Amino acid sequence: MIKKVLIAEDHESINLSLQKTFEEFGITNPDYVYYCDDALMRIQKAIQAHQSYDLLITDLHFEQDHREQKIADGAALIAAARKLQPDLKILVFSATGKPATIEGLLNEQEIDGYVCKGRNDFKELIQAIVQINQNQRHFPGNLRLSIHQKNTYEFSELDIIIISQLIAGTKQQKIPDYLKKNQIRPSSLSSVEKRLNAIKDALNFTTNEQLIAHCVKMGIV
Amino acid sequence: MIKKVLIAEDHESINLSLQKTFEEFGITNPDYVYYCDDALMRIQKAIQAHQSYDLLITDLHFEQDHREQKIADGAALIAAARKLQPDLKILVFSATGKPATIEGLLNEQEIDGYVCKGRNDFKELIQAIVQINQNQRHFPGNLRLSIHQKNTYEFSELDIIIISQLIAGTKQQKIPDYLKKNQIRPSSLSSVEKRLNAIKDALNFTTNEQLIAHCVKMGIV
DNA sequence: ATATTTTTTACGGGAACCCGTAAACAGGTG
DNA sequence: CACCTGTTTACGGGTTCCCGTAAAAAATAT
Repeated sequence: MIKKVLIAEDHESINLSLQKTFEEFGITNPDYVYYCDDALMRIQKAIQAHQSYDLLITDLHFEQDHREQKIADGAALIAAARKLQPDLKILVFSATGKPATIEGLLNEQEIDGYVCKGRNDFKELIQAIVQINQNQRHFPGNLRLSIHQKNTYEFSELDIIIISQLIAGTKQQKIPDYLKKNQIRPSSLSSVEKRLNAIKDALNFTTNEQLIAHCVKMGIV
Repeated sequence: MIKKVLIAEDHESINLSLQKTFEEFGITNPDYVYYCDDALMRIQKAIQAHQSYDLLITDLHFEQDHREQKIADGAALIAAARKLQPDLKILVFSATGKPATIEGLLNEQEIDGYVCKGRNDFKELIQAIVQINQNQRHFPGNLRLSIHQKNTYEFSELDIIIISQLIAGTKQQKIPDYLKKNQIRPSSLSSVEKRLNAIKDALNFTTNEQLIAHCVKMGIV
C-alpha cells in the first residue's frame, strides 16, 4: 500500500497542482521538492528514519538555475534513488515523450509507470497511482506504436556535438580538429562523415541542410 | 480592472492548478478551456452577451488529438481573438521560450505579457496579472537582451524560396531547375549563389548549415 | 539609336564534400 | 598466439559547392 509519496517537479505551477490535488484526495501525505538534490536527500533521510518513501513521482527535465545541483535531471535522480532504495516505486511524469528515453528507463531502471504531460494527464496520473498501488505498471498505450514510428532517431552524444558544430559554422573538415582538441573519440573525418550519413539515412534525408532544419525544428539542439 | 478571465491550456495538470489557485485568490471568476476553438467560441459568445473577457491567458503549444481543431496553436488563437476583440488583454503562459516567437507576438499582436513555465512560474504569473491589471506589460528580463541582438536582414521572396528548397533537400545545383519550372527570375545558379552569399555575409555566417539553423530558429520558414 | 549602369548569366579553377575501399586498431574467443 | 569481428582511420576519385571574372541581357539615361 502506498502511503508515503515524494514528488520532484521544478515547474511551480504543476507542483502546486499536484500538491492541491493530492491533499484533496487525502490519500497520502506527500512531500514536494523543486530540485533533484533535495529529492535524493529526502529519500536518504527517510530511510535513516525508517520511514522510507513508497512512491517517487518525478519529472525528467529540470531547468537549471543559480542553485548548483549534483543531480541534473530526472534520469540521474532515478538511478541514484534506485541505488539507495531498490524497492522504491517510481512514476515518471514528463512531457518529453521520446520513446527511446522511456524504454531505456523501463528496461534499465525498471520504473513503474510513465505518464505524459498533456490533455488528460491528471486523470491518467491518478489511474497510474491506483495501478502502481496494486503492484501493476502503467504506461501509455501509444508507447508501442511510437516506438515503431518512422522519423524517430535517437541522437547520440557525438551526433549532437557534430551537429552543434555544424550549426556553429565549423566546416565539416575542421570538426576532427575540434574533436581531438576535446578528446572525443572517434575523431577522424571519416567517422564524422559516417555519422552524418547514418543519421541522414535513418531519417530519409539527403542533404546537411535538411538535417540541420530538422534538428533545430525538433529542438534537439 | 480585470474581472473576467479566460484560460486556454491543454495540459490538465496545469489547467487544474490555475483553476484552484485562482479560485483560492478569489480575485476573478475565470473560465477554463482545453482547446483553442473552445476559447474563441467563449470569447465570441461573451462579446455577444455584452460580457466580454478582460484577460486571456493562453499557452502557445496545444497537443492535437482526436478532436479536430480549426485553430491549432496559441499564436493563431491570439490572432483570431485580437480580431474579434481588439482591447482584450492577452497573457501568454508557455514553455517555448524562443525569443523570436515572443518578439513576434509582442510586435504584431501586441500581447500584454509573457510568462515562461518554470521553477517560479506561478509567482511570476501572479505578478504579471497584477501588472497587466495596472495597464502595464510584463516580460521576462532576458528578453531585452535578445531584442538588442536582432540581426536585421530583410528576407526577400526569392531568399525564402531558395532556403525552403534547401530545407526540402534539393541540391543547390538543382534549384535553378526549380526556379525555371516555376517561372521565377532570376533563375541561374550564379544568382542563387549570389543570393546565399549576400545573406550569409549580412548575417556574418560562413556555412549553409548556420544559415538554415538561424532561419528555422527564427521562424522565417 | 547609342551609351551607361545594373542585373543576370556563363564559365573555370580550386576547395569542400560524398562515397567506396582498404589498411590499422581494438576487443573478445579458442 | 592466431583468429575472428567490429570499429576506427587513411586515402582517392568523382561530385558538388565556392568564388572570381567576364560576357550577355535588361533597364535607364543621354
